[in-house]
Amino acid sequence: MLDLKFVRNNPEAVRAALDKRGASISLEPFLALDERRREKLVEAEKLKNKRNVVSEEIGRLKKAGQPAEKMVLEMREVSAAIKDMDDEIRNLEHEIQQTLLGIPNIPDADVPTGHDENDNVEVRRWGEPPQFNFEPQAHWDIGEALDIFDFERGSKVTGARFTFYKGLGAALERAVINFMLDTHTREHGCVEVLPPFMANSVSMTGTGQLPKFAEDMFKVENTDYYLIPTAEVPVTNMYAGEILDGNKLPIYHCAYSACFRAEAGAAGRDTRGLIRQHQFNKVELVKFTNQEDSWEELEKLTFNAERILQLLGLPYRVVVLSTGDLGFSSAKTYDIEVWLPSYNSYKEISSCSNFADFQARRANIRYREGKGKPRFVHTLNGSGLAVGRTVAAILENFQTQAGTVKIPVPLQPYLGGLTEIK
RNA sequence: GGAGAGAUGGCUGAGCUGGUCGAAGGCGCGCGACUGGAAAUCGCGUAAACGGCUUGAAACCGUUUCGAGGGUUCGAAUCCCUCUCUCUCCGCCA
Repeated sequence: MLDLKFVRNNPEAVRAALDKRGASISLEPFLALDERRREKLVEAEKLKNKRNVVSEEIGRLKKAGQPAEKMVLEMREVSAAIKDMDDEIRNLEHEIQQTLLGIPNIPDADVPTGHDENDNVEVRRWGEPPQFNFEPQAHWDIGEALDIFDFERGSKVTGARFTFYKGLGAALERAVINFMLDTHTREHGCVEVLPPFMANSVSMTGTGQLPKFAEDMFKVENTDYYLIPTAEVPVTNMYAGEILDGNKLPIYHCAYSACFRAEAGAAGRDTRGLIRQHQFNKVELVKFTNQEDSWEELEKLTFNAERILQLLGLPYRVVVLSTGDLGFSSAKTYDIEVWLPSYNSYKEISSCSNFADFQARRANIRYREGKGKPRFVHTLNGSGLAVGRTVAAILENFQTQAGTVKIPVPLQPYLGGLTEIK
């Protein structure tokens, strides 16, 4: 959420930012509402002041045993008028709030302007895509041949985009999760969190999934709970409403969770394999920083995620998202894309974003330095990494002509020393 | 699921026979005094949001906030209703 005062005082800057994103939201009605609200507020506050002063006087008179009936009658009317005004103000505030919640974050100045993902800009590459002297298989074919995935039974038991991992497939997924968590806790100073896999609507609003993106989530019937689309939601909202000690920043968390996404609008895309599931595993990195350090921390966060791919020996590239591809809440995002032979291209495996104070304002997460006033923290997060896609990348990049898969050395201890799935 | 207790400022904890209560006391924190320095002690000060004024900020003025929402009243931390959460006991359960 943007700062109301900022929007009020810099409507041109906000409009320009929204234009860059290709999000056409008219600010006129919003500004008019804001104007009206402040007028009403001044009016109501004057009346309240009168009520307070006179009520005090009534108390004094009654104590002294003097009549105050006339004042009481007058105040009765004043109170009724206040009530009406408060109702009106409340309605205006609700409208303003709803509008504000629907406005996306302002992209950072060095985010490239563009329409969509085709305008994203590559910033670096690591590793070389493998050269095969045979026809490489897609991970769904490798996995089924090795009997480590069962897509059909997943569909039978639940539906499309649900999968059973089986045998060494399940063990590999578990090994990758543990390897990622251990790397982030031991090498990157993250405190591990295992969060709830459901979160309420307030939390979903805090991180920006609601109110605009309800259709992307699964809601639990007869409750206010949603299945989390990412651990970002519970972990960021951990500190909602709190004032953190500035000395404790930055806070680094990593968290494993299952993630649930309705994938509305993705029908027909990535229908095979592990790439796009309604339920998938992810290790998430979440940071809380002060307002000065968040840009540097975004770079570090991205390196933390890349580190996993480097240790596993998976080739990847990093792109900075253009304004047209940038997520709603983000000020700047790097996508890390891993090489997938079956796609013959790089495929997103991590998305690292600085939200600046956008989420913090929604979730009311602040910090205080010394005796200073509370300020909103900056929040960042990134996948570190999507586990299913990592497993897919391992299968495809490290497959052999015989249909087996070599296990990257750092994962072997997590699989009891296993070097190859055959 | 049944019965009960509770939710107050950064923390703890009074107030809860309605009217100088934004709220005592303590702790913590900040500044100062004392000291060679420190501890202890003493003094002073310590919430936030919104709005007005202002080029901006500060100061100042006003409003709101004692879990959330609603009600009674001229006036609510205090009375009533609903909800949420926490704790205790019982039952059930991985």
